[in-house]
Amino acid sequence: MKKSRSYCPMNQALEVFGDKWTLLIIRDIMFDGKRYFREMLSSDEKIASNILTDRLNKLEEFGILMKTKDAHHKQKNVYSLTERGIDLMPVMIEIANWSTKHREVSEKDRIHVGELVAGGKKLQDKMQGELREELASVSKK
Amino acid sequence: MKKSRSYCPMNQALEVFGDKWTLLIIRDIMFDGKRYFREMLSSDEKIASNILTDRLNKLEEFGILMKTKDAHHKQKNVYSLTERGIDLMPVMIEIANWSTKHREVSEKDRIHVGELVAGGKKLQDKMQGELREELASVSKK
DNA sequence: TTTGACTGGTTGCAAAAAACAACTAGACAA
DNA sequence: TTGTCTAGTTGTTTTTTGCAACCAGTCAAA
Repeated sequence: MKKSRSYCPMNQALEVFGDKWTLLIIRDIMFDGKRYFREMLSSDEKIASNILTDRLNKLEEFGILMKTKDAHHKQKNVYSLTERGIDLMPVMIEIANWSTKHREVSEKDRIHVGELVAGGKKLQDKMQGELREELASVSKK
Repeated sequence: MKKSRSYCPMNQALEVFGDKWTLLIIRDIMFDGKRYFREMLSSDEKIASNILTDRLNKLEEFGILMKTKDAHHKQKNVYSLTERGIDLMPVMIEIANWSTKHREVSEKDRIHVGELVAGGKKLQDKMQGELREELASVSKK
């Protein structure tokens, strides 16, 4: 593993997701229910397949997601968030909330984020719970 | 201004701070009291001066910080967070909190983040209030 | 009034990362 | 066995980053 620039928490986080794509991939899995390579490839931002491959591998190395084989289609991989990834939800929501206040976002997303924030800790716990259940079900192969 | 890849809140945020340096600069101003170019240049992560120049300019364009002349030293610029930048504090704290749980961080920073999280909304409001006061004092030139 | 350190940068070049398009081998369903 | 879908790979171009040297204006002290 490469040596860190510093052991400041902010820098440690940026070494994981300090780029233009990583958090979009996590968003796809966390909020948009995407689980397969091709699904993520076809998001609005049009990530290139080599970049997607690279980031999925790095996220797996960092322990943020795990890759398992699909039960029904041998070639298909299922990407699931680990506990470490699920724990990024508060970060994701705060970022989204800031953007709806200070950046230009689509009306659909503004509403979506509004509901998420309005739902508070209770809704967040529920969503994290669902992701944890999913994680448990892929973990026990 | 360049056209956005998408109007998803996450993407809109990443177009502002989706890189390895921007949030470190904001950290320096928000939590470490740095206000001058040379101070930021000498942070632990050793940012290059051309990158720092570039990011400070972009952050000013995005309305996240403002540049004013120092009252006592004509050549010195004072960089202050605007409301939009101060509003990033919850994002910064959530990221730092995640890092202390899941990444290797220095003991000093672990304690610092612990206090910040323990202080809750009350402490955060106080810190944001102080930054707002500072903003007001540089705004009325 | 000259010296030397400090100010916010700029410039030029090399290296790394990202973007883009074309391509591939294995799996599956009809 | 044909065509489509799967997760990628490969090669090339473009963009971004990293690094070191440099610069002119400012200021304080001698």
